[in-house]
Amino acid sequence: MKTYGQYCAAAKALDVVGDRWSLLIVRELLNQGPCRFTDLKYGLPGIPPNLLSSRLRHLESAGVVERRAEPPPVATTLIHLTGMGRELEPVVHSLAEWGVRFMATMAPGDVFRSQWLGFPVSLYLNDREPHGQDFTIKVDTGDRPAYIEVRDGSVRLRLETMAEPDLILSGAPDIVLGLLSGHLSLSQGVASGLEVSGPTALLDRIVPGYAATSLG
Amino acid sequence: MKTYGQYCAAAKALDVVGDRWSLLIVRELLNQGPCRFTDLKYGLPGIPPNLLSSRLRHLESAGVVERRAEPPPVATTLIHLTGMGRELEPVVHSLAEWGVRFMATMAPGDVFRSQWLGFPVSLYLNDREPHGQDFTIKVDTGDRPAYIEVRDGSVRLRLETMAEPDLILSGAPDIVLGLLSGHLSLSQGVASGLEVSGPTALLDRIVPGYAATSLG
DNA sequence: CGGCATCCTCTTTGATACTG
DNA sequence: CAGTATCAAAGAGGATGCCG
Repeated sequence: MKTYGQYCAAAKALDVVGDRWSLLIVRELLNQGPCRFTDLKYGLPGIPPNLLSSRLRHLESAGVVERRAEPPPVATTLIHLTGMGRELEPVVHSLAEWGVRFMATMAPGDVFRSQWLGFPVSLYLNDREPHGQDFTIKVDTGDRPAYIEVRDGSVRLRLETMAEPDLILSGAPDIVLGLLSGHLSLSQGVASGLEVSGPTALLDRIVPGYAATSLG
Repeated sequence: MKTYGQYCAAAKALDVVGDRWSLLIVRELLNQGPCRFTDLKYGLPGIPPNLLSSRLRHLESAGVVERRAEPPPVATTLIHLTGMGRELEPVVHSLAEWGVRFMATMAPGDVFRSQWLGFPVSLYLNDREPHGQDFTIKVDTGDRPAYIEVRDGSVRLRLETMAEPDLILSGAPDIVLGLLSGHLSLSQGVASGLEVSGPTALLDRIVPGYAATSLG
C-alpha cells in the first residue's frame, strides 16, 4: 500500500497495518498464538495465499511479526508476534468491541472459527462467584470445539481439548453468541436449535443478565 | 470493499471502517468536529475527491457519519459523526498510540496539519500543577496555528485563534513534537531551529521529563 | 502435505480535469 | 463549494502449479 504521507501517528500506524487483511492476521496471532502458515490461512477464510504471503513479508519487515524455525517435534517455522505486534492488542480489541454491534445476526455465507469467541468471552463473561468451584464449558459450533474455562475467578477461552467439561453447548455460532452475551435466554436459544447438556445453573455464574432472562 | 464474510466482531468492524482512508476521515471529524467537504479534504492531504465522496456515502449509509444542512451563517451542509461514529474514538486513539513510535523523524514529503497535534497533547501532556495559573501556548508549525490551553488542571488543543498566548513555539512539526514528547530538550530543539518566545518555565508544567532534560 | 509463486481477471486507487 | 468524469496504474481475488 502506498503510504499516506502524513506526519500523524494514526496515519503512520495505518501505513503499517492498514492494508486489507493485516489487522486480521494480527487478530489470529493474538487469538491462536504462534501459527504455521496453514493455521493462519485456516483462521483467515477467504484470503488468497499469495496475499497472506505478501502481508507476512510486509509485517515481518516492519517488525510486527517474526518467523522462528522451531525445533522438533514442531519441525516447521512458526510465525510469532513481536513485542511491537502484541502492542496492537488494544487496537484489535477496540475494533472488536466496536464491531460487536454487527453480530446480532449472522449474514448468510458468513464463516465462523472457534477462536473468534475469544472477544465475546473477554468482553461479556466474568465470574460472579470468584471463590466457587472451577468448571469448564465445551462449546461446539461446527468448527473445532472451544472451551470456556472458569478458574480462579477468571473466565478464559481455551482451544486445546479439555477433558470432561461440566457443560456442553452446541449450536449455531450466532445462537451461542446470543446466549453468552445475554441477548438470548436459554429457552430462546433452545428454541433456535441450541443443545445444552449439563447443569445449566453454571451459566448463571458467568453470563450477563442470565438471572433476569432465565426468569422471563 | 468486499466484506470479509467472517462472523467475527473485528472483521465486521473492518467491513465498515477498514477501507483505505475511512479511519482517517473519522480521525478528522474527531479532531476538528463537524466539517465541510472542503475542510475534510484539507485535513486528508492526498485523498482524491471522488474517494472522499465515495467513502462519505459509505460511512453515511453505515450510520457512522451524517450530513446536516446548517442554518445561516454557515450556509452549507456539515458532516457530523453520529454517536456510533464517536464510539470509534478508542479505535483511532489506540492506533495513534501505537503509531507514535514512527514519529521520531519526519519522512521527506510528509505533510502536517495542526489538528494532528491533538494525539500527542492528550497522550503526553498533563498539568503537574493543577492549581497553578491558566496559560496558553501558541504552536506554529507552518500550518495554521494551534493553541495548547492549560486550564483548570487539564491540557487541551484548541484550533481557534486565542488572544495573547503566554508562550509561542515555532518550528518544524517533528521538532515541536520532540519537545512536547520530552524526547528533545529545549536546547536541542533550539539547535534544530525551534524558536521560542516567552517564559519557557511554563513548559515545565506540562512536558514529560522536562525537568530532567533541561538539566542535562 | 506445508509454504508459497504464477497467471489472469476484475476492482480500486490516484491524479487530473471539469461542472452545477 | 461540493462534488462528478475520465483514465492509467496498482492491487485484490480466485485458480492452479511447483517443490521440498
